[in-house]
Amino acid sequence: MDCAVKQKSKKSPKRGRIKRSNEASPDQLSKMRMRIEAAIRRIPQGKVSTYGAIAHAAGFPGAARQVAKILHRGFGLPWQRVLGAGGEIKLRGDSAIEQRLRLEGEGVRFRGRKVDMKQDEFKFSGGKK
DNA sequence: CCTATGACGGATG
DNA sequence: GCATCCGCCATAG
Repeated sequence: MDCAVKQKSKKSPKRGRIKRSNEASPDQLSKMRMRIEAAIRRIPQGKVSTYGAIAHAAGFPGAARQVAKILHRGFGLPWQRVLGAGGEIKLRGDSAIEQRLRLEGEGVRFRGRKVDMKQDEFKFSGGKK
């Protein structure tokens, strides 16, 4: 989904969201990052989760993109346990293979090119606080 | 303030 | 299953 590229042909450039200069202090922004990171770290070994699930569990429904960004940037996070919707890997060639091998090493079962979510999808207890 | 972009998700054909 | 499009949100320029 090269959404970005396709979105170029977006017919409605209207964004019902103005006023972005009123951003809060830096500590407030890092709040989201820490929340998401905490959720990711909650994932036990041998289990996986999706961007949307993590974002929702962190308290940011629809912020799946931010989860991905943080995952790519933040080190020390079990990025390999984070998959896309349906348990599909949304990574590039090398990383995708690396992630798959790593997950398999943790005991995650793969079904074709996707993960067996029915068995290895981790459910956040309580999700939000 | 606007435009472009990204390890996304979901709907539609 | 693949191709397109729309929606959502944050960051960078």
